[in-house]
Amino acid sequence: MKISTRGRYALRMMVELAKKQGDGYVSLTEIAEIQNISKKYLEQIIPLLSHASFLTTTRGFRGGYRLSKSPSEYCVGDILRVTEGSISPVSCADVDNPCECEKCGVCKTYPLWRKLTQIITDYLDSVTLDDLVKGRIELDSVEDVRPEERRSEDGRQI
Amino acid sequence: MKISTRGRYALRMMVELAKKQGDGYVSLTEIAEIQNISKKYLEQIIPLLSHASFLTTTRGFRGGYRLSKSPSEYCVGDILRVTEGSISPVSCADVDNPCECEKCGVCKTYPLWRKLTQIITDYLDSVTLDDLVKGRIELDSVEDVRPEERRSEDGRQI
DNA sequence: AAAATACCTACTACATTACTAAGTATTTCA
DNA sequence: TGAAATACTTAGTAATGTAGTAGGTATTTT
Repeated sequence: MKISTRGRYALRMMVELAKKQGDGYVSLTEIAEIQNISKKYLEQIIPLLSHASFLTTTRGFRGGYRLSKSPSEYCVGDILRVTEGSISPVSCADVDNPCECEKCGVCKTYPLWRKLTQIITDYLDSVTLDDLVKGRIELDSVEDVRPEERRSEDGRQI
Repeated sequence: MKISTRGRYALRMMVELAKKQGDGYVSLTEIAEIQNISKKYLEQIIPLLSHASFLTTTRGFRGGYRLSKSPSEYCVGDILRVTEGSISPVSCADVDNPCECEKCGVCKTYPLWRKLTQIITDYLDSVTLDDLVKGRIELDSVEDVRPEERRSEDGRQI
């Protein structure tokens, strides 16, 4: 259950462009160097973002890319949907491609996958590029405590 | 970003065993038939659950598997960790394997992945096998509304 | 005209996935 | 006691996906 480099690199490119918002066009060479990613590989990924109208481009000398909108108008979910194809960790629970399995009605795990998809989607759609650039992601401080440890505190061993 | 059949089939086996909890040992043949999954493939997956001490087994005629504990004592997160290896959608954000990338401190996307991992982990660790069998997963009714539509309601187009 | 850029298509090595095949070890039951 | 049914183990394999690389064309500025 991993997000591929396609989606992760795309997001890093978008963040880079968000940082340089207002500085005119930024070339792929520049993005690749700053982010330390193969330019050739980024050349394959960036059309996914351009074709989704996320970027405005100019070709030729001094050409490059810039965001079509302001960073606060892009949510992470949209960027990942365009590059990863789907955000749902289980295809039958994808909102866009309704379940083709005829056993959804009796499947005991289907509601779990559906709910999980919902939670992931809600979160990724709530975060914008601007949030990332401004560092507005608040982490819980006790995130490292796993349920086993929490449970053993009240004496019950699993 | 997909959970593989390994994790999904493992969960379905565990659900099946939870349903039949108290009926003695259940054979793989039976599980494979009910769940309509290749028995040969399940033979590969089930040792992951046995070796984690999730199951008690007996060999030979009339042998099979049963849960070692009561269904309410297994959380989905544990089952997926054992079969999928890690729950985090981005390896650098895995709680168990701390980030080996030296740029975590300046990476603008790291907090996002960390928070996403946290949200997924918290949810999957909060659901037990018993919840699944009893159908205790409550879905939001408006889950199909995507942010684009929500936004366009107040007149702003993206 | 040269250089720098975006844009496009094809190829490739590697890893993973989702199995299948072919056995061995153990236990029950007729 | 032997046959059948089971768990358990190891190896193989076809298809797919991942993460790139290679080599070009089209466009624009200096």
